[in-house]
Amino acid sequence: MSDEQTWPAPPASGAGRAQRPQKRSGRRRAEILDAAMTVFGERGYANGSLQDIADRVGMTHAGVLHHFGSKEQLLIALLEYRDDADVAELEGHHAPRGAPLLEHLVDTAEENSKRPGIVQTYTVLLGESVTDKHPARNFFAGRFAGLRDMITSAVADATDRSMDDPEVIGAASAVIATMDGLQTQWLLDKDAVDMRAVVDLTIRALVRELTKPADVIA
Amino acid sequence: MSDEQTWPAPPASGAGRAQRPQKRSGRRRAEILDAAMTVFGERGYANGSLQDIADRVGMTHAGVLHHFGSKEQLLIALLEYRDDADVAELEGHHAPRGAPLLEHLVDTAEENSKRPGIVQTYTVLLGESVTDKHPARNFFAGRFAGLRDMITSAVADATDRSMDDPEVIGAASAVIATMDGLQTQWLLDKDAVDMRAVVDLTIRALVRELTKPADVIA
DNA sequence: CAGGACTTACTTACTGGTTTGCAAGTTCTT
DNA sequence: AAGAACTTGCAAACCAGTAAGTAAGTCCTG
Repeated sequence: MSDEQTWPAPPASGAGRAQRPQKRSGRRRAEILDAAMTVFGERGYANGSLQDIADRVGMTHAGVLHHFGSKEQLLIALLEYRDDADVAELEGHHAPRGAPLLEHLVDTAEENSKRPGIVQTYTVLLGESVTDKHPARNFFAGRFAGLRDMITSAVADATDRSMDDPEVIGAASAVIATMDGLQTQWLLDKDAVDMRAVVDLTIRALVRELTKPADVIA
Repeated sequence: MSDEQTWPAPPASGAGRAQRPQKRSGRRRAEILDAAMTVFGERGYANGSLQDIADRVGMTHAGVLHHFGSKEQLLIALLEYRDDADVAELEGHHAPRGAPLLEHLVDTAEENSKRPGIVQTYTVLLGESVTDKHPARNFFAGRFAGLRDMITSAVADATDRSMDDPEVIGAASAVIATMDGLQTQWLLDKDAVDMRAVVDLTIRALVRELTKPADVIA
């Protein structure tokens, strides 16, 4: 789906003879993307170099540029690539909407604590993305908007409240914030935080808080 | 307090005694640190250069190095500097311990939404800090440990629970995580998040969740 | 099915730029 | 007059991106 666009666009195919990328290309691109994941995770986008990435897949930095055109486009391709991978995995399990999504988020927190590499890359790039004119800014802004929407709907579902209720939207923001913030704390000290337990606790607390009626008695 | 250490250490004068800096020096150092705050906030530590910082205070990058010895030491001085400033401000208001600290955190969230610059610097550096061997790693790890301790105590106080209770510690982690995560979302889209309201909601929800007894009735 | 036409997937080599840090000299302050 | 607070100038590294060349692949035509 998101393939055609991310190719560097064939030089200038006047009367094109052969212009489909070779079979090896897809594999190679994936290798580069994987290497970029690690490098950007370990050193950040600004500080990680094309050389680092190239070394990891055994070619020159110019070779990497051949595939992605520029460092910035490589980053964008990387973000889409991971997003696709996540979505694929998500649909593999089951596509949870509504209240069950909240349980799924708890599971996600647990799974994340088994793959520090990906979590680190995500955290590092997210942090960098709030710098001025960072190429990943729009990606993350859009991602949060979408996530907030999905989770707002789930919270509304679980609490019998309206999706327009500011408290419901707020709870959705809180859930996302908790998960992201926990990842940072966890990366800095893995023994200090039990991500699954804390996400679970927070979601339960928020849902209960928004389902107040029962406590009018006392 | 944290002054002696952060000076570049006398060039190499055998047994370095405390050589007093000129009066102007303290002011200049503060100017440099302020400039570094903005530059690192706008471009990140890895991507922000000494040149950028020097331009801002009207001198050459070598002048900056004269004061701080290296870029890394400048960053460390910056972190201590801001920490001191925060503590000073905090003590100016009042030093809140125990349950009232939780209310104070809500106020802090509100105040932060009036100073995006500082929030951005904090968020960017925090994100970068989880990269391998980043100079700010220890600082943030220590900061979280301390924060977690303070807030754990506050939550224990507010809920009549033990400080050793994993749920109490978890709630403390969650509060910190929420605040940090919200800042990121807010920086990416200031209209999408009301930091004060969401922090307030989350803290109330967590405190109520840990003060369960009343709901056995229903 | 053979071979030219053309493209892809690289490499090597280079450019122009930026970076941190150091050394040595100059001016300011006390 | 001595040391602090700079500047100028420089070195060594790195970095993204471009250019040009080459081998190998793909596709069309006859």
